[in-house]
Amino acid sequence: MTVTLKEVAESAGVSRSAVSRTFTDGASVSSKTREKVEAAALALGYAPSMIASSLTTGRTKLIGLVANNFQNPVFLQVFDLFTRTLQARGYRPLLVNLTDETDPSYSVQMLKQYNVDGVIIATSTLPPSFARAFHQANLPVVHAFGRFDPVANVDVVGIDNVANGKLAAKTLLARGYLSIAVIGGPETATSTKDRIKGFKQAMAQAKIAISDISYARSYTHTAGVEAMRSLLERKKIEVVFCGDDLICMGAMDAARTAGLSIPHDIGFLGFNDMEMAGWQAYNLTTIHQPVADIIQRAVEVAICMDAASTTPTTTLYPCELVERGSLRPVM
Amino acid sequence: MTVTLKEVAESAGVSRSAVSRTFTDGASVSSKTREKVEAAALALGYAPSMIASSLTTGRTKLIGLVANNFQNPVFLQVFDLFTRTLQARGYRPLLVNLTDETDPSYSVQMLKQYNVDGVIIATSTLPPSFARAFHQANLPVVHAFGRFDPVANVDVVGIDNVANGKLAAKTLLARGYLSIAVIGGPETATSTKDRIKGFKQAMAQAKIAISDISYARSYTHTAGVEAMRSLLERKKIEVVFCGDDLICMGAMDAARTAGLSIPHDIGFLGFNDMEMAGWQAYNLTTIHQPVADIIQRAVEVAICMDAASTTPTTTLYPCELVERGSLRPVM
DNA sequence: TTTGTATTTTGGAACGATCCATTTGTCAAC
DNA sequence: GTTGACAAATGGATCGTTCCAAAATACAAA
Repeated sequence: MTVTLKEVAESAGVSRSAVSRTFTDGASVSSKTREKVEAAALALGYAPSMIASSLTTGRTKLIGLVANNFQNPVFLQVFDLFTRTLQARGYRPLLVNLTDETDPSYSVQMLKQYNVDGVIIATSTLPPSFARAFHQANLPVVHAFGRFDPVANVDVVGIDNVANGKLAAKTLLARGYLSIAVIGGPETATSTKDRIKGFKQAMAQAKIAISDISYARSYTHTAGVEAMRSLLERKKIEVVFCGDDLICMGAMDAARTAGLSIPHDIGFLGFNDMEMAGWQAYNLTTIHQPVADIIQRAVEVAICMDAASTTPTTTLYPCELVERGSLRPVM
Repeated sequence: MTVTLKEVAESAGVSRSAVSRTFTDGASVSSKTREKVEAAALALGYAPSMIASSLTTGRTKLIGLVANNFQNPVFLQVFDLFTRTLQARGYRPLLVNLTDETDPSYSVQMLKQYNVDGVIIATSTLPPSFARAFHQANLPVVHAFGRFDPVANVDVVGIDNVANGKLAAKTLLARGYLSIAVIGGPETATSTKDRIKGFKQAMAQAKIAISDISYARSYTHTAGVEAMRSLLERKKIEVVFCGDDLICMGAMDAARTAGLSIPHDIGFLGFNDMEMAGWQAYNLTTIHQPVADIIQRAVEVAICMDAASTTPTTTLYPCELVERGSLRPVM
């Protein structure tokens, strides 16, 4: 059924090794045998088996891509970029959906069974300890969109969430807002904690109290609607900083349903700068997260981590404000 | 570094085969040896190598998941469901992003090299001939969201796009719309062709001319905006049927920017019923595509296709109208 | 005890590649 | 024609499993 190297060798009248070498670049083969082999391979429709080769080489060119957020459209872009970047370098992603049902430790074992060359964890909602589990199983691991943790001993690529929380606060203060609310992402996410931490710090420095802090149940539009409805019942607010664009859009829709106009009656500041933030229906001013840079770097780190890596690196990319129409102008 | 079956066997004082059998369910092992083996495996931290095992069994429990649309948020849900469904059955998806740069035939060869147990093509924008290439390479293939083709000889799971084009037309006619425009998805997609074909048929039967037919460049919001702007310059229209929700949202935003209110000045009918269609900002009446059913079935077919399958099956699921607020009421 | 049947166990031979120590081939210089 | 140096080709061993034919064991019936 499937054509093997041995058959090609026989057909070309050379040894198995000769065939093997023609297909591994950098190996030395005379042009005469190379021609013979290539002709035979083409005729038989031969393609070297990655499975068999990885048994001896120890490399599979597979990268485990672990994610747990398949609701937030940002992640579609994330998957797009990850697959493209990996493919461009000759690697393929083995996608793992970390649902609530599946035991996280199971995914470690599973990826080990497939002998993946590395693991990329793409989520901001998992603690550093999760990445550590892969590290302990001797799997090279990068935590993209993660939080630096001195204990976890794991490579991290992402953004400085504390600094960006500050940026959010400064943005609102510069526009003269005084009654300011925050709707964070899920409370357990490290990114939420850090962003709010930075936000609080900058507000404290400006000596302005935060009117209200609440958290969305999940990174979804619905959760944003719910959080905003509840907020509107509690307080009258001038502006809301949301921990994520998607949540922010839900909040905006809830505000409009309540008859408020944006940015006249109430302002909104998002986070991430997903594509939809630019749509006319929202036209959301938000903080841009350099997703492409993060992914580029995460793949690079994941691929280049050969043996037991030395000291793990943490790469943080700067974010910047993308000004659209959901905030009043700077005073 | 990695613990092998041989080491477990030695440690447990049994043969290699005994260990192998303990880890393959359905194999007969005495409870005494099973205990010994399991204890030794646990102590050594052994996990059977999928790579090595697949070399002899010929099965990898890998399924190639090929997609080419990483812009449309519908596909995030698609990936979510595919990964969940596959994982629940003990399979893992090897994700392939079919970009314009990559040669399609290359992906066939690549998936063959990894010896995947099957391939699922998840896209409506590729011709049946693409699926055929996998079939010819002896890879079991299912085309999800595809079009039935007697020549391609490939399993298809999806919807009847012609019938749903008719449903769209009837929906608009029932509401008394007379000047009706269509903005299709990319013109080359089989789904676009079929939907428009059905739409035309139903309109012809009702003896009402279609005012305008145009096509969006891609399945994106931007393409919808562009198509709608161009349409507004050309004609005055009562209602627009869009070949996809995302395109429709772009069209709606363009209409609103032009000062039109929905559904008072202009109506919109979408296709797919993606989550965003239910958001307040759009509140889009649309035709629901049973994505979950399609995926469930596609996985089932992909997994159960053992040898050279008999006659390929085509499974089509019915769609239904989801009434929201972007059309005037039925007359 | 012997025989028969059913259940376990066993080690050697795959599976399809690469690695490596040897052998073979090529070509220039003496 | 011999030698040396280097490039290329060779086949056996190996990677970590499963498969398979044969051997061993268990246990009930004669």
